Amino acid sequence: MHYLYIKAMEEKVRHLLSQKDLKVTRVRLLVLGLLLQNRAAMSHAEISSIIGEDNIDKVTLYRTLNAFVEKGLAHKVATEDRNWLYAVYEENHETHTSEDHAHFVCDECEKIYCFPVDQTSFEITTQKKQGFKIRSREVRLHGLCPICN
Amino acid sequence: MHYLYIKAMEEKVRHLLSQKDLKVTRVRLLVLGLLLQNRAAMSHAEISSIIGEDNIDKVTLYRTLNAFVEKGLAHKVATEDRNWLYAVYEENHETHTSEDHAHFVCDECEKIYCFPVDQTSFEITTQKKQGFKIRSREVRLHGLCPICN
DNA sequence: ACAAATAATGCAACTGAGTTGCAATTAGGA
DNA sequence: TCCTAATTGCAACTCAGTTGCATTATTTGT
Ligand SMILES: [Mn+2]
Ligand SMILES: [Mn+2]
Ligand SMILES: [Zn+2]
Ligand SMILES: [Zn+2]
Repeated sequence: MHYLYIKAMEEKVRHLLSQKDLKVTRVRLLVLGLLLQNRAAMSHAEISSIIGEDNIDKVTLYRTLNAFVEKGLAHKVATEDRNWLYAVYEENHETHTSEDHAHFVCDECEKIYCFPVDQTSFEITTQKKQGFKIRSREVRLHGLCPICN
Repeated sequence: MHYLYIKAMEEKVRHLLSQKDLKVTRVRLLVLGLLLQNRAAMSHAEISSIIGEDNIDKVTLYRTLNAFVEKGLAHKVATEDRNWLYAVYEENHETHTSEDHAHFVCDECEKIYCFPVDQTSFEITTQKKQGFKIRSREVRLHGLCPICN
């Protein structure tokens, strides 16, 4: 399993959890560690199969992921085929911590990556339309990820 | 019910259906007529409740909507809460016929509207990132719709 | 206008991701 | 170490969406 890896970053994960008032548990260490080491966002099914269905109850995993989202440790992205993918907010990833990011969807492997985006330059591209008041923008980029490219 | 309205645009709907090799049936006339008169995209539940659950079987409605999508008469948008909304491709709506459009999500009523977008000016805002090859962009705008504004 | 061929419909049964309730276990502070 | 509240795991449940199939409606050719 991933105990070796998790051992190495365990301190960091422990810190992230306590920082958000989440008790440090076996399940949370496993899941957050896994999310941190994965660059692409992950689904419940994916996480479940990697960690092993015998090692985490499915309900606990749902609740764990929700807890991460509620505490602002992670966020979830709804895919086109209505799956949920989870990604941690983490500065090491070339991702983000803020809301100002786009999602990159690989046409080949269908993985989703978080992506920073220049919000201000984006604003000018979408002008107001009659009656509609635009408050914020959300971008989804499609193409090929580094692995499939 | 909507028979009055549908009677008026019935010819148009019939034409759209046959054009796409779809047989003209009571259910399809009702559903396509309703989609055409609604500016915002609609969910299965919404359509079902407007037309009346006694008037259309839920399975038939699922199959009807799928048929519209497969034949290119309509497209579906997955919402953030993982519902599917359906909207016809229709030039009367200030919407679109092509793929070059954004979706506007009202923060207040949560309705989704199709929206044309200037694709070329958008391209310059998102520059390539190391390894990622961007092929297309998808925009989601959040704000207030004309009704809620 | 009629009949045959083919597609659409409606119903019942099923599927499976996600939820709820609750009792047993565990983390963390006193 | 002990206490309390949070977390976990299991079983039961929910409900949107699917599947199979017998019935019905549409289209096309005569
Ligand atoms: Mn993201
Ligand atoms: Mn649209
Ligand atoms: Zn890829
Ligand atoms: Zn609105």
